[in-house]
Amino acid sequence: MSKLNLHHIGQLSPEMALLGQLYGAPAHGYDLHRKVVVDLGQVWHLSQSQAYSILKRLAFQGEILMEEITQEKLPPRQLLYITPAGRQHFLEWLETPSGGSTRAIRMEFVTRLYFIKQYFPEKLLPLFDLQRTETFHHIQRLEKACAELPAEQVYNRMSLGLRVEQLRTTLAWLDKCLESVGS
Amino acid sequence: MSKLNLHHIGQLSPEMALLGQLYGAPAHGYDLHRKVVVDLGQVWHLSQSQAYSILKRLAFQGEILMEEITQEKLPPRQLLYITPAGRQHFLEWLETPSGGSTRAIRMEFVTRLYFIKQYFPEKLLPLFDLQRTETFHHIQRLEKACAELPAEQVYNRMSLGLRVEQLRTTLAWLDKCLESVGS
DNA sequence: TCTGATATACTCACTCGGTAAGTACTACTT
DNA sequence: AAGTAGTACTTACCGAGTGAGTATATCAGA
Repeated sequence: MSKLNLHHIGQLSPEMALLGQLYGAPAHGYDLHRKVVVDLGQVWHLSQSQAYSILKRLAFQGEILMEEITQEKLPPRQLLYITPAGRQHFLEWLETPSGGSTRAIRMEFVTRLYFIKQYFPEKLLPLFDLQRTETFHHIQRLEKACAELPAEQVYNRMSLGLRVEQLRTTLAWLDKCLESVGS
Repeated sequence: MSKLNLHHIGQLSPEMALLGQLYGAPAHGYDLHRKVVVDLGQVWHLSQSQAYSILKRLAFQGEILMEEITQEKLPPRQLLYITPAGRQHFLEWLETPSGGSTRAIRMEFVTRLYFIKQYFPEKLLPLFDLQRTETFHHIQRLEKACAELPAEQVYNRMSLGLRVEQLRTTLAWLDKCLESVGS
């Protein structure tokens, strides 16, 4: 049985969308959430409490630092900084291929694109190249799986068939993106 | 903000894939899981324990009945029957449109198709018609959302753009499916 | 005949993401 | 003076999914 199970989808998380914002400048959890909602709201659907819980995890993993700013009579606010470990993690993630599934591309790839355009515009072309070959290979893998399917498995074949078509569409879409983001 | 959040994806559950098998004949949990893995393994990735937990929920909701067959010296086995309530729920679900997202189509729609072909082959055409109009409307909704997006939201536009393309691909795929399943 | 792999059938403990709702204070408005 | 919107963060809870465990049957090969 393939390792691609429903749970894997959940691993697509807006974690890096938050961490990446801190790569630019320190901020409050509140601001990070706002920024992600505005800039990438159609990419990640991120509730406020979810954002805070992710940030807490990042802090626990040592990727961000929470500086507690106590104010008299006001509840303490937290200013968040990215740590060197966080920086490294973010940069590594930026270089990581976004995997084959359409969802991953719509979410992870677009997010990478968003940050690379901001921080490392010279790396735009390599990013697209990588994604193109990745996607292409994934198409081939799925086609192989489809070919190996016993003839009677009509519905499994349909499902795989759709995924292949989707990926082809994605390839074409990638080219359009490159244009619209300007090489 | 749209109600389509990550959690919603989880609501796509192989529940009906299991219940629908019982519509045909009573069986053991074990058999149901086997059948789903073989026939729809590329559609749902269903672990055994997950299957049992879904079945337990269905029993709790009164949609299936568990008849405990105690055997001397052997651990009790459970034969599962669908109840009238379960029958009704399944039939209602069969008529429900599969929603707009590509995932939903690949999973829910294909599953409906699988059962309708088995139990009500005369309803194949209406099923496809419904899905086509559903998908079409969803495309229009997304295009509207895209048009209303402020000009500067490049990445949100990309994301929506891809979803639209995917849905167009899906429309074409639907026609191919109808052919391959035989009208 | 003993052994060990494989299939059948089911259970349990745990993790983790996600949500809804609440808290508490500020700042603008009417 | 009161209402409402914005800022910033916390908490309790739910349910899906995983992985590992239990117990028995069966059958092939040494």
